[in-house]
Amino acid sequence: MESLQKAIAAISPLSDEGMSAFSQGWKHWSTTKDFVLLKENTISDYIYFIEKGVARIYYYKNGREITEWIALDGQFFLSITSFFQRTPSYLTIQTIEPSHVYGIHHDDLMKLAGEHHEIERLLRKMVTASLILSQERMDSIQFESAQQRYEKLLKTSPQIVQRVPLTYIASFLGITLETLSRIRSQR
Amino acid sequence: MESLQKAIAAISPLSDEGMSAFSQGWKHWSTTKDFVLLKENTISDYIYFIEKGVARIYYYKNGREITEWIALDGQFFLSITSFFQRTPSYLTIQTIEPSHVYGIHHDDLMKLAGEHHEIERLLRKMVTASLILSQERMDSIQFESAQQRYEKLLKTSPQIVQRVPLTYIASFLGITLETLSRIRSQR
DNA sequence: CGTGCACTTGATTGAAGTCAAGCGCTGTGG
DNA sequence: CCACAGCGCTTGACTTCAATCAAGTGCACG
Repeated sequence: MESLQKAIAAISPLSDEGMSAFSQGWKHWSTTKDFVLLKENTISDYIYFIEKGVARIYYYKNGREITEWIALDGQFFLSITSFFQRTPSYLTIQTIEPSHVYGIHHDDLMKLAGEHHEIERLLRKMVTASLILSQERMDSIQFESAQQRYEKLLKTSPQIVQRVPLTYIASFLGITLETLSRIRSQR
Repeated sequence: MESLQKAIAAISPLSDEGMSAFSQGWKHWSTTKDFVLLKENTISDYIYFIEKGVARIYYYKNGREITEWIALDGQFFLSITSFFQRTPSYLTIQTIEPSHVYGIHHDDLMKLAGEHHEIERLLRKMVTASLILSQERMDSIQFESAQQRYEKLLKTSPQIVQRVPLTYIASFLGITLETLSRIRSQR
């Protein structure tokens, strides 16, 4: 809970009152390896925060599993489209290590955002940060080589490379397992 | 002004009071062809709305011009990173037709968002919509062929194809002019 | 009327995907 | 306790899509 509050405060500081109201909205799960938080084809009701552990978000495209996101200790994650548009998600979310996860329900969050201007602002800042990240990632996919993307990952999130199987990392980088393997071997 | 108000209301309805406060924040420009709204290396102070005309957002990458976005009548556009992070923009924004453009200054918008909860909510919804779009675009760049991307553009924004030079369209689609030309010829 | 811009066409290259086979570890059942 | 099934990863041969480089065409307008 404390790490969650810290992560929130880092995005947009809340008053004591706002923080306490907000904190009460979150549920907690202790998950096993390969525990499914969100099943494909269901509406994603939660924004999650991973206190400790690893989660991955993936979907199927042409019969293949695509890992869209990997979240480690201290990160927020969700199925953006499903959560905000309230449509069934094509994504699955699972923890790939035993993990501690918090989640806030869509309706609770929207209620809080409606009642507290500062929570609305927090939410806006969270979405803005996501948007900036999304733009950077698009740029990376469009203009960087597989090699460069892997090296950037090594630099920015070495933990992912240590804790996550290569298959997942490859599709997270937008390349095949074979290509990743070749990149790793040549040096 | 009316089209701007309509576009705003479509995202998130505002009270009369909120709408009137908000409306006052916007400036108006009548631009010529190739008029520069935002210069590279300056901080982007405005969110723009194009009432009539065409704007394009571009930057240089390895000595080449990359068109990142094309906005037509009735759309909002901005340099996301620069506007929200208050850092110099690597982007240039220009109207490529004589256009009518509205813009709201960052500081005015933030002030309004701080004073009016409903404007904060509107802003959050705008950013959310952008985020969803950004995700869709990333998916398209990663998994669709040049052919498919062009056909999708033809279907979703036939106006762009009619009003914008192919050079810009090509880099907007993430392909070269030559590839686009070949796609168009074979059929 | 010719200079340049917008676009086309051709030849070649290259990065990464696909398909296929193989290796080595681990854990489970006979 | 060994054997082998399967997972996670590597390696090889081949293909493909689109990029690059290089000319060329046609039209617009100054």
